[in-house]
Amino acid sequence: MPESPITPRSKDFAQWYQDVVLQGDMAEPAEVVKGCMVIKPNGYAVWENLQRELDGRFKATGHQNAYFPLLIPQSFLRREAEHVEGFAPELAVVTVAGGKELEEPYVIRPTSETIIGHFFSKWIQSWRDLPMLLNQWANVLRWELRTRMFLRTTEFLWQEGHTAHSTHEEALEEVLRILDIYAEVAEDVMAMPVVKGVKSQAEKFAGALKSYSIEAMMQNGLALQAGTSHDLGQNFGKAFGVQFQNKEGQLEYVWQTSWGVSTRLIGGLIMTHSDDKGLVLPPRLAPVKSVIVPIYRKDEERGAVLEAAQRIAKEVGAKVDDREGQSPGAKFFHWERLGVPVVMELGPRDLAAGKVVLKRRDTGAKEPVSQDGVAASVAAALDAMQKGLHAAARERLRANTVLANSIEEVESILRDSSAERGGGKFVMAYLADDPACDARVKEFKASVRNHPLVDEFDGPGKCIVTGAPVARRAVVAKAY
RNA sequence: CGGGCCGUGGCGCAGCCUGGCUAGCGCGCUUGCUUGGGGUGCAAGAGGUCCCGAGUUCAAAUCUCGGCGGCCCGACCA
Repeated sequence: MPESPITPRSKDFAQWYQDVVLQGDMAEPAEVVKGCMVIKPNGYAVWENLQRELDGRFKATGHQNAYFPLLIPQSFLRREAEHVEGFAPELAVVTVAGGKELEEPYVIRPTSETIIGHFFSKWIQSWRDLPMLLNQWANVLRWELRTRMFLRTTEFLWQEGHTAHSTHEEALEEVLRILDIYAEVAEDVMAMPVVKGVKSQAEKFAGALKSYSIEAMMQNGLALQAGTSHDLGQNFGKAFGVQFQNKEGQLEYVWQTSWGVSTRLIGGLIMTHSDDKGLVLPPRLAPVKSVIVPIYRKDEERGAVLEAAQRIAKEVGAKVDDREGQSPGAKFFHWERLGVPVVMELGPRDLAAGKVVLKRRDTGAKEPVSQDGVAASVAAALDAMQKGLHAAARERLRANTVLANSIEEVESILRDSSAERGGGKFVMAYLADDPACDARVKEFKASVRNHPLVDEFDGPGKCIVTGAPVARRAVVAKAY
């Protein structure tokens, strides 16, 4: 990949990304298992914070968590024709268990629509059973040809929501409600701007009527699908015989949805904010929000400084880096690499002045603040950083989106990879949802990411559009 | 699965072409002293199936063949 003109990286972006993941102590390749990775405590803590944000929103909208088996009878996948066709190439299949060849192999779930469809058929009889709103936090496995840490690993962690409704309208409401939740978490929590939209027919989930996605732009201008929400129609309802008796006593098939986000979000987070010095974590997701590095020379200084550091740390909820035998400089670099939003310096000079020096990870700006009210200063800095990261990322998205008036102009822009034209850009144009369009941009290794539901430059709004008209705005970009 | 690069203490690498000393270096780690406002310095130390297998040879990290694994670029995909 040629170095993108819109990123200041000195190194190749892929290499840079790898370095940040490793140096930020987020994860490492599993080595012993092809295409898998080990998520280390730093990375997992970010995932836990994301889980908490998402799960709270799911609960608040009436969803309940449940758990379904890892192994799925192979025949289940065959029940939905498009679904099996879409997933067959990347399935891992268990054929031997207990030392014997199995009569019917199991597949390790690549996603759980089929087994959940099976149970929906047992659990749903009446309109009174609907809507059924379930979510599962789980691992899934897809034998991808090419893997990249966090962005595409063979095994990954995710949440998958599965719901059943009595009408298509209600199902579609659910699909868009979830898409809004995803966008809200991406924007407000991750500080990662996204474009909400409907996928083209060529790009939709195998077995869905329509798929909706949030698409983010990484620092090199490549798109990243950060979450999907699917309108499954009655496809799985019919495949698994999920029927209910309506108020009129008629048997009907349910309308289903499914939706998910994965540990891929962490990859997106890194590629959105981090810099050459290492990880940059938005305050709302940072496991450690602030650290105090005490500075002292003599023993009597040491006592006074540490005492003050502990006091301030308690007040602001910071961590004190009181490791002996490490110079302050080494500690600054350490926390910088790990992406801690605010690092405070506290030495004899500050002590004498009643101050403490605050340093923000994103801007690198140092500011001495009074020890009285330091909690408020830190909170303000964290808040400013959260907003600053979001604003910077949103501006990058805006600045690197170009408009085109026709598919021909889209092609012309993609052909020209200069910074002003197609180099690391989102290209917006009115396009028909036609596989021919997908095929044409694919010539340039780009794809129709989605057809936006709201005007990207109006900021995050609620999804209001249902159904795709013949020609509508589309985002075309190269993607991970 | 195609093309390219690679596999040597925890990490990053040199050595391989042209086979031969006790397999080196940097970082990290341990111990002690020192230092401390952006990667202190010194000293001593621990740590190795040179990816695996077969072959050639008196002798293989090095040469040959086969495998496995990783990264980057493609195709596939969250």
